[in-house]
Amino acid sequence: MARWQPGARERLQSVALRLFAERGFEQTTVAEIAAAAELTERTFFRHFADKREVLFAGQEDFLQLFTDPIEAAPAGTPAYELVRRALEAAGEFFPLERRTFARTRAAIIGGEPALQERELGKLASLKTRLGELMRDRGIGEPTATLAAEAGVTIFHLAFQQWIADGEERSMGELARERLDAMAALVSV
Amino acid sequence: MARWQPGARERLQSVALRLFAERGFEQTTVAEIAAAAELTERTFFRHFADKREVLFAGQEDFLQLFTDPIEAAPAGTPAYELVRRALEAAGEFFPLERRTFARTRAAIIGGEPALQERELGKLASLKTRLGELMRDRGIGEPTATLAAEAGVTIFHLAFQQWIADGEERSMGELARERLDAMAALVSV
DNA sequence: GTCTATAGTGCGATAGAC
DNA sequence: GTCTATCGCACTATAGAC
Repeated sequence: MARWQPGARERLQSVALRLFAERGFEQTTVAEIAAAAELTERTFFRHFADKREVLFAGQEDFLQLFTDPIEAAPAGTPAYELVRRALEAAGEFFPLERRTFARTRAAIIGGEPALQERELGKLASLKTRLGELMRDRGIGEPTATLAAEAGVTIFHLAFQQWIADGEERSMGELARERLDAMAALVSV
Repeated sequence: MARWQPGARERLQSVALRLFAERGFEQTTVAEIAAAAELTERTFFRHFADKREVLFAGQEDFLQLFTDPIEAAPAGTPAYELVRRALEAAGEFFPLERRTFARTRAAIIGGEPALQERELGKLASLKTRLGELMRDRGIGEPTATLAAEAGVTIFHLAFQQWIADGEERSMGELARERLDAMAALVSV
């Protein structure tokens, strides 16, 4: 018999989400999360660099969502078209079933400035990675960085609307709407 | 004779900047900053909500830099033109003399993920405020939010280039370059 | 102004899997 | 034997409560 149960990381994450939703992020201690997952505080910090990270870890596939369609595009594809393709692909990764979970998680994050900061930090690394990818494809500066910033921003705004109260449209539809609004904004 | 020296807040800020530059942010304790400013730890936290905030407090005039030109614009001015005017005004607030200070501060922030997160948070509140201002002027969604996001992003990218090693162009010039790049990006 | 809870770190011990 | 996941304990600094 194993000395410890497998899936410690996932257990910590789901327990943390539940406790944060019930009592709030600040009102939940790491010790409580660890105890509820039948682990110790020390083990929590082995898996997550800090308390906030338990809500954000494990989103590596999320990154690929953007990079895959960009890498698959033919050489010479203009920056804006790369952004459009990445958003199109990202839109398909947010089916309606995920919306309830996403709303729970967003409610926790939205109520805590420290968690909002972390979310912005994650989006910033995504922007950095996409900018590098653009430059690797021969797109110059400042266009590469700007395209990456614009793409992630449009995704984020679409996502926030997607989880807004009463919103029923799909992620893809909302992303397209914001992409069009961006084009309209600068074409005065 | 005064029981305490005036300018406690400013003293804490300049002492903190110096110590952070010398030893690094994490390697400097709040107790050390307070002692060097001849104050107590408690006084530090009376002025700043947390350790990071000492590097960011006192930027209220920075907000007005963007809002003033937008409020001064005639009714019916399109969103993109409002952004252009705000950037134009912001450009004038960064004279060459500030560049050395800005570089020191940026070096501290750039070496510490926690400080980068706080900076992104500050920029996010600026985006929120500008979005409200746009909506107050009758600009609808998602254009208002998008314009605010684009404007602050362009400002931030221009600022980062302004403090880059060897860069000698003015803030206004760099902002215009990025604004043009944004227009070029979507006009495919 | 003082006290204390909690986050987060460093290092070592332990117990299995291989 | 090596490697890895967990635990135990001592410790510091932040930040908030009193």
